[in-house]
Amino acid sequence: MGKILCVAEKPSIAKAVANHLARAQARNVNGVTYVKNYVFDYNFTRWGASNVVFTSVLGHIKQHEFGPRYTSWNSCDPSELFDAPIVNSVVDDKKAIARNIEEQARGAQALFIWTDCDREGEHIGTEIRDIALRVNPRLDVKRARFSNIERAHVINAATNPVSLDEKQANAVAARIELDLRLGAAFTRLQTLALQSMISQEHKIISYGSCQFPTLGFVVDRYFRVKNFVPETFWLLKLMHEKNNIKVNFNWKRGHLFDRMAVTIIFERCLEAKMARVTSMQKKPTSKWKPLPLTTVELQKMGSRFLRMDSQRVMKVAEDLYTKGWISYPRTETDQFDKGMDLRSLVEKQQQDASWGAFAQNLMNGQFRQPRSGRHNDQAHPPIHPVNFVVRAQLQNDEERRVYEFVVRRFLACCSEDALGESTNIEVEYGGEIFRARGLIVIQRNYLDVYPYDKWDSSQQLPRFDVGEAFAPKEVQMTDGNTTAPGYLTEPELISLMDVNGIGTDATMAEHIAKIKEREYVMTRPKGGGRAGDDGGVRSTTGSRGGRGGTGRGRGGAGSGNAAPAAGNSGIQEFIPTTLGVALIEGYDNVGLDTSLSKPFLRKEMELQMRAICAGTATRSDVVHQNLELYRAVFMRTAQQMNVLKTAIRKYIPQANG
DNA sequence: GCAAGGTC
Repeated sequence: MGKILCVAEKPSIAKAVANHLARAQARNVNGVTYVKNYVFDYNFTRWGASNVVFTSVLGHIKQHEFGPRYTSWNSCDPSELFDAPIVNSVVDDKKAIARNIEEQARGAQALFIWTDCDREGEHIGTEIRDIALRVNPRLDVKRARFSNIERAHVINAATNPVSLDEKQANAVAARIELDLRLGAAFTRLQTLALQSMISQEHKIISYGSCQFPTLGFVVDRYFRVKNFVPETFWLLKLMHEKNNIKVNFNWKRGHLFDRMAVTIIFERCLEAKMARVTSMQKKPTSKWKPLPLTTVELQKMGSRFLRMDSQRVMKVAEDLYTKGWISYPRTETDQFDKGMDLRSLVEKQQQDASWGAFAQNLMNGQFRQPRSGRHNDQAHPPIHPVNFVVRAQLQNDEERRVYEFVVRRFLACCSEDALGESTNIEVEYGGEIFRARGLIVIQRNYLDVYPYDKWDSSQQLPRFDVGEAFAPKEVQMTDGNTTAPGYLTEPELISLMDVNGIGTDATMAEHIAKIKEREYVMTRPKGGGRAGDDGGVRSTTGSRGGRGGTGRGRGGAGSGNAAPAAGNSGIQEFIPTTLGVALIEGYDNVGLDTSLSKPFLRKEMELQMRAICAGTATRSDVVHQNLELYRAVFMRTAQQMNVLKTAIRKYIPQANG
């Protein structure tokens, strides 16, 4: 029998797949803690009956560094890093893993790669292939195409091997090279030129294609808060009492910024005296159950409801995953595969003291197939509980909170939308339309297991009939002011990063932590302070019209960003430090077409990576084109370093130099 | 002493 070497991206996949294919024996690998070799026999369609060794790596194996002549910061001008040779080598603590692959590849007939089916997975696949081919050039190299680790799906993937997608791997290679060259060049440039101004210690002033846009979002919001100018608006309110129930009607126009116009309308209403019901509609309504859980959503909910920042939530989720309680926590997928046996997962939760009864109801006929979102990373299912664990068995309260959230979210996905009845009443009064809305929740359904959503009945509205006329009990003209938006919160920051393609689900939390570590931003509990004691930034001017926003543009009052609650929510808000503001403003003032603080560059990069995958661009096209673009930005920045220094002096008056 | 991306 021939020997087939299978290699997955991580130990959990190797274990799961091996056990689906056969009763595999686990063998330890010398010098590696997590990686195991699973040994078994299997009859492949392509290779026939074979001895199989199923092992894995741990993500990327290779690292990319500048050659030794360039590693010292004073060895060269940072601009040379645009062309300096890059050396690839096996990461030190992955040497034993590489050795294992070499040993197993020597006697093998084929290499069957089982890395995740995403771009990075494709690139990791080529790393594995290169290591294996060096010791055994005659290997038949194939990869498995799979999007979850359900048995039937895995067996199908084993039966239909495909080729590695060189294009996807090339797209990643381009990203790696550009991130390294640009990150290192700009970081050295900034640090060497500005470090002595802000600190005596050797602090790094780093640039990264994800760090800077992340900082840019924080600074952008900061200036919107600072430059906010409240505007006064006027509106009409109508109140009527019927059957001893007070009904408040809202003006269909919302509010206007023109006092005279509102006054005229108001007088017209008063003259009309009588209001007339033009429409009274009762209709069934529903509140949709949540979508299956993705990483980004987990991180947002963590900040909002679990009192943990995104990095903490991910750490806890990873622990729960390694212990076997929840599925893989890094996923973009918000749809469950049709073939997945969700009922058996619900069944396991029946024994819980808090949500067990709800799970039982689902088992007794209330189960509904989850909604499907529009994302699928083709590698992992949505985050869900895989096993039941009693609370006492979990390490600490954080683990309990995250596990509970994952379970409740999952059970909510498997139940029915909440149902209610909405009532809309419209009245015409002096030519204007006023509306009252009521809601009665009829069946809470998923809400019973998912307290993170709120949907409550309003007061019962009295009965009105179309055509009915009444003299309103009260009509008022009032005014109000638009309110400033709040500082950026973590869930908002994560959303911005997500929609702008800054970082991946697995790395967004790291970028946020990084800009804190670099002291570009700081956090504090939301509502913890008023303007004036807002931490880092001491002085600002109103000169940033482009970034500023006024209430009118954003929809004015009631824009949802009203003053924060009393600071007991546990939500953190992000405020840039003087250094963070100075860097962003400094770069903006350098007068580049392509500001480094804006997310466009990263977006552009994503598009170019897709072009490589689609075959409409090549790796070297993309690398060279970007290097030329950024080389110009770099040269201009170096020339205009005084502009950056001026910005630093402006915000950090005590700066040296 | 630099980046971002995997994963433990």
